[in-house]
This record gives sequence, C-alpha cells and structure tokens, in this order.
Amino acid sequence: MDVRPLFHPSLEDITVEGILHALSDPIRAAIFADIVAQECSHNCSMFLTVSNKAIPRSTLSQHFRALRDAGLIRGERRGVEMHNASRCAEIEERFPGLLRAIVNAHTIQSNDEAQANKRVAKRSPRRLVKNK
Amino acid sequence: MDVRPLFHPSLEDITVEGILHALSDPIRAAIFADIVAQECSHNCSMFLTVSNKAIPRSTLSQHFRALRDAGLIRGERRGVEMHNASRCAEIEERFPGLLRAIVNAHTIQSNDEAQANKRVAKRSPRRLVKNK
DNA sequence: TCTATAGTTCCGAATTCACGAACTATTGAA
DNA sequence: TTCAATAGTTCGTGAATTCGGAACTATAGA
Repeated sequence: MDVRPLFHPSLEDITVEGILHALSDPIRAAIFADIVAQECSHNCSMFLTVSNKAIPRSTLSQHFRALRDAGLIRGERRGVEMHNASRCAEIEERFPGLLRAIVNAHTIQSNDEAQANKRVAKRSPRRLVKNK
Repeated sequence: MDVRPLFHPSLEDITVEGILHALSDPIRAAIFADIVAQECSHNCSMFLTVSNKAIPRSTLSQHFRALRDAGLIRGERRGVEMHNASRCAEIEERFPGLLRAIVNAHTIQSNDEAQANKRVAKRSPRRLVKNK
C-alpha cells in the first residue's frame, strides 16, 4: 500500500560530484556499465553477483539507490521487480562526454586487469589478481 | 631530517575508481581544476580558502595527499613549500579523455551555479545559493 | 640561535558504509 | 481467499572514513 515513489533528481539537480562519487565504487561502476551496455531493462537481482563476488541484497539495494540519487539511472517498479534504465542521454545534454569517458576508462582498466591475470595465470595457474 | 619522500603511484597503478573518488569531493575538485588550469607551480597554502570557504591546514594537507595517492598530481618539496603539478598528460595516455571530460563538466556546473546565483541575487540581494 | 612559514601527524568526534534481520509488496498456486 | 515464494526496502549495529584542532617537523631568513 505504501509504495512510496522512487526519488529521482531532476536533470539540473544532478551534480558532477554526485556522479563521480556514485561511480567511484567498483560494484556500482560495474552495475552501471552493464545497464548502459545492454539498453534493455534490468532488474536488480541480476546483480546478486558482480564480477564473481556475491553481494548481499540489502547492500545491492543501497547501491541502486545511490545510482538513482546521483541521477545515473531511472528505476521503475514493474510488478514485483524493478526496471532500471540509464539516464545517459539526459546527462549527455548537460555534461557532454562525461559518462562516455568514464565508462570507457573503466573498460580500459578491466581489459588491463584481464591481461595482467592472463600473465599471472600462465606462471601460477590458480590465483587471480584483483578479485578480493 | 625525516623528510620521507612523497608517495606517488606509478601510472599503471592509477585506477579509475581512485580518480573518481578523489574528484568527487568539491574542494579537491576545485584544487585540481586550478592546478590544471594554471600550469605554473602551485603551493598548498594558495588554497587556504577555496571558493570563499576557509579550509583548515590539516584538512588541506589530507586533500593534497588524496590527490597524490590517486595519481592526479605530483608534489615536490622545494625548500619550505611544495610544488604541485598535474599528471594529466600521463593519465591521458592511459585513460584518454577522462580528465578533460571531468574538468569540463565541473566548469559547466560552476557556470550554471553562477547563473543561478545571479538570478537569486536580483530578487534577494544578500544570500547566495550553494556556498554553505 | 630565534622566529616565522609550510606542511604533516595524531587523535577524538562525526559522518558514512556494509550487511544481517526483519519487514513490505506483488505474484502465482492451492 | 489464503499461503508461499520472490523482489526489494528499512533498520540497527559495528567497521571504516573523514574533519579539524593541537602538537610537531623541516626550512628559510633575520
């Protein structure tokens, strides 16, 4: 009955600091990258594991709220689950190039890490770097 | 006698998360923007007030350390003071376009805020918006 | 040697963050 | 209807960060 509507900041209330802070967390960055990449709708539980790491539901919920509060995604309740879509297009209007550059940088970094893991794996096949 | 050398991460140890986190603080963002803008040397105490707000020395020192640890600036002791330079060029190699986009977004936001302040000032000349 | 300046370190208070437990809302089945 | 399952939120507590004053270190100059 309650179903308080989700808060979403209006475009002019979105701040750079807010965006950077939201995306400075690796889990949130991974979630956001995924939502951006596949422009289809996404519910939250798809992310109960992010990059081979289990995320508790409550933590996940907070991460989604952080992304919404920062204005990065828009969430919509659809029955029992939630649909999440990125607000890239809007943000691109206000801060051109920002999100593309960040997502791109994250991609570069992931690739670098994957390379590093391959090299490590060759020598000692078992341990992986950077997956604490 | 002590003068432990300042820590600076090597280029490949610089992370996107680290950069975003460092720049998600408005004071650090302002400091960094300034260092980037004026490519001349900068000591820390130039920033004892940032955007009309007094910053305690200890806090300032922490902020500079955060920027160094994130790999955004390089600090060098010169006599009694410190010389700070941005590491933009290096980072541009690894994460092309990232810093430009962020600094640019900050500029856009500052301009928007200045506009808002002007409009407010016309009506009630005294209070300024967003300078808590 | 004394003083002033620039910056760091230390530590306590305040804030933020993570996550388990309990809760709400919706759907589908009995 | 009622019951169970699913998706997500809220709350409370302990852990980790952050802020800033006080005391400290290092250098330059008188």
